[in-house]
Amino acid sequence: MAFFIPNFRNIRLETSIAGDWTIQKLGRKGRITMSFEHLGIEKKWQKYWDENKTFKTNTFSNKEKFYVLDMFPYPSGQGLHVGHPEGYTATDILARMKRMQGYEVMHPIGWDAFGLPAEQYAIDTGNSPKEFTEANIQTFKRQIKELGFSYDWDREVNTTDPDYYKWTQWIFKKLYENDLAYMDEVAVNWCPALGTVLANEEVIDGKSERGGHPVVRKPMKQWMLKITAYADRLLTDLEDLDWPESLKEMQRNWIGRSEGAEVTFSIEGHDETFTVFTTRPDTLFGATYAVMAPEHPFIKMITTADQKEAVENYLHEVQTKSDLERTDLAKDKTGVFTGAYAVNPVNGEKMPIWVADYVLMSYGSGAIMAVPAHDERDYEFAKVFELPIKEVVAGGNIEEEAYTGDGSHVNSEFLDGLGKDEAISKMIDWLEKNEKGTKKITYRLRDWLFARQRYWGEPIPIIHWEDGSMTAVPDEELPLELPEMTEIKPSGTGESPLATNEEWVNVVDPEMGMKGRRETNTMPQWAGSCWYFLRYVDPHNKEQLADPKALEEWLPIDIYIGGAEHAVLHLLYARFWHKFLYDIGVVSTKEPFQKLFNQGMILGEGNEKMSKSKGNVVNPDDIISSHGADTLRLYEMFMGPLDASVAWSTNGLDGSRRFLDRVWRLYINDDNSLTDKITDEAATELDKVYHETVKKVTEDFENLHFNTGISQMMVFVNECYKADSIPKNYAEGFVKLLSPVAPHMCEEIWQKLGNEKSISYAGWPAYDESKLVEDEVEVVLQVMGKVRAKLSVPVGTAKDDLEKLALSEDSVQKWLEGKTIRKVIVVPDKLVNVVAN
RNA sequence: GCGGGUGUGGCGGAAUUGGCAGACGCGCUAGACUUAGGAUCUAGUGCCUUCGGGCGUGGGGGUUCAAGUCCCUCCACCCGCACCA
Repeated sequence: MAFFIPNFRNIRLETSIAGDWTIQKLGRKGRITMSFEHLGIEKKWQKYWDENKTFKTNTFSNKEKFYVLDMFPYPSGQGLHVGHPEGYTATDILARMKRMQGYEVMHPIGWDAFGLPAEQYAIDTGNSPKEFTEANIQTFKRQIKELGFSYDWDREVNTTDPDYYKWTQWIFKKLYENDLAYMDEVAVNWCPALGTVLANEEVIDGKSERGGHPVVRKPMKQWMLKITAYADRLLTDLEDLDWPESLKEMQRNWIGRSEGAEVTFSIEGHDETFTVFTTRPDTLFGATYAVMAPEHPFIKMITTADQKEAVENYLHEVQTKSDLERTDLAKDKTGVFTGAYAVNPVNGEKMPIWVADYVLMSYGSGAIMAVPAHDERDYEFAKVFELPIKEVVAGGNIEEEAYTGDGSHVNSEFLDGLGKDEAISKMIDWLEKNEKGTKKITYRLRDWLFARQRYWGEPIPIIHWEDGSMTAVPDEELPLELPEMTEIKPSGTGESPLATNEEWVNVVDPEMGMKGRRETNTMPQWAGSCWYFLRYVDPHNKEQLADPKALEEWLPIDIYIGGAEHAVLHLLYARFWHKFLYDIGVVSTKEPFQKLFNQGMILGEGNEKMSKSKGNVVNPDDIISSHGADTLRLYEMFMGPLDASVAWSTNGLDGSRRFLDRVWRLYINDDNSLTDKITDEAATELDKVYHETVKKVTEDFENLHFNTGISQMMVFVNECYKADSIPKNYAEGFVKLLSPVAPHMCEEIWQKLGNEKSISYAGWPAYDESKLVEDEVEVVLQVMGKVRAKLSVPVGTAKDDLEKLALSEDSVQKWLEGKTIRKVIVVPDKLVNVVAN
């Protein structure tokens, strides 16, 4: 055979025609040795697992349950990138190990398939988003299967399947019935180019996240979910979760609980009062002015005639600024006096009311009492506009800067002399007694805007009647299916394309004959991903979302692995829905994800994020054909700790392949027979390293320390090469340990070792603690903390004996010449340190 | 600015309770086998060195018989939030 095969480097390849052709046809520039022919082996076992449904989960078995979950993938048109297999391999290793340890493992996958890209594609090309999505799913599915993940494919779910979104709609109805879904007129991010409203998180730097189109503010009637009703529980229940601390902190900040007081101020010459929220009610005597947000409804009413022009100019100026500009350019404080005065409830002093955009309408009540002496923002503002600064807490220098620390109160009548905490509670008592205010907890978290003006999403099951009332679609009419539409274009009015589908949108009540119109908004993409992990447990249930008995068996999820990009939104929304479902008795746990882990990112070779524009994207398909899925899995786990972001390295990938080749050659000869190194003898030279390896790999995998577990397996293989023979039970034990990482190759070796059944349910190896200790141990001899000699002694040598042995050692004596021994520290089985001078 | 995190060879990274820094892999050097090698095998590989040894975990200081690990301080980088009253 005379092909030119790039990087061809094993003469024996030429004799294997089948191998040549595969490699030749794929044209990969991989480094293939004939010893381990991955293409054939991987296909063979993927077919075997599929045909035998090897990884089918028995919902109600007697085994202990283990639920391993991957984050719900969005099947994009680009297919898988090398970042996907990192998290998926980690969960797959756990799933495979747990199965071998005798657990009943739930390890499912599915598709979060609604979303803007499919709709954009449909608009751009006139094709159906459904077909496009279906094709993308097929690509993802093929790629995932080629990586050898042990999913139970009978549990595959798809958010765009009416049998699935029937229950998404059902949950929405329940939220609606429990007053947690409501309609409100809110200023939303209207993107004219996309013809849709975007959530805050979809707007980046004033442009749409997808497409980078400009975004403007526009008031619109929207569906909202009252997540704020759960703010406190979402916060406190974080405590018991085994999640990364940084992530919990992000959620805490997002929820942003702050404790303080609401204080009511009257306005001079008006009957109306306004309230402010403050975390420092103790500084009320130091409040010298008040500020309202530009959107505050009272501004028009209270502005005096001579300030009218100035205020209107200011409001206009602010309106034309985007949110970004308002916050970003906020280095310099701006604002205008309204001409009106508030009355400080505690001392009756007049406080000018200003308008300024450093106060946000969306937080608290949209108005503040300004205490410039003890708040940095107020201080800065007061300096700019020369407003009075009155010290009420001693300890700082208010000539220089605001003092926000603790201290003794001054100029504060009944608070004088008190510290911060005492003063706060005393002031709250006073406010409550005099009906001027009350204790109050405020959250930064806002209600969830739960509507998108799009076609490709779950229809919201609500009908608006001509009499102005609205009702939910009856349960027996669910799912309310998304109608097939030949043309999907934004209506242009801000409504979704569904508004143009007369047949679908118009309804008549069969009994009363009243006319109505269906809700044309659809749900945001987050909806389907809020509960998918529940459906996996009972995916074909026609009567309910899932059998409560099955949910009880499997929840909470034992381990959930995915990227940190979902740290806040997805995880908070899913927790919210889960708590709601708990309240209405659907699920029996308060939290869905007991343990969560964020995998790091895989960067391009230049240590930059992989992106098409940089041309540094690595395609898993290429690696699977050149090096094999097992190599890719092994490499991604060996690169570094799972949570680190590490750059891709082709050399490192080659190294992983080399290790698998070394393992293969340890067991299998070129003629495919077993090597004669594997014997039935009970050799002892590998005892210690074998048992160490079993122990370390088991513990490391359990703790997601795959890189160190793999390195221990490399140590074992190196020792095996040095040994004369390998006892068969060690040889088998090692293949089992490696099988979660490199399942195809290990199945093949397992079979060649004479086993008929799949390795997937072979018992996980156990280790013998007694084999880990040796009779002799090396003790380090130090003089003044520096290692000068080493000594081999029997384990458990007494302290005194060890000290004598150490001091009689020549190499130690040499360092003690002319010195007096002050102290000898002996740590048995570890070291002796002689202190001398 | 605030909150969280990370700094260890040429590179990715290992190091129980403070107890031999650099496991394992990559890369590199030399050798062996070879028509050939980006295969395989063997040996070596933190830095400096007058070959005695000295110095080394971002910088400086401290605690200790002993510090990558504990404390103080400074610096750099990454992530999140960004006027949240």
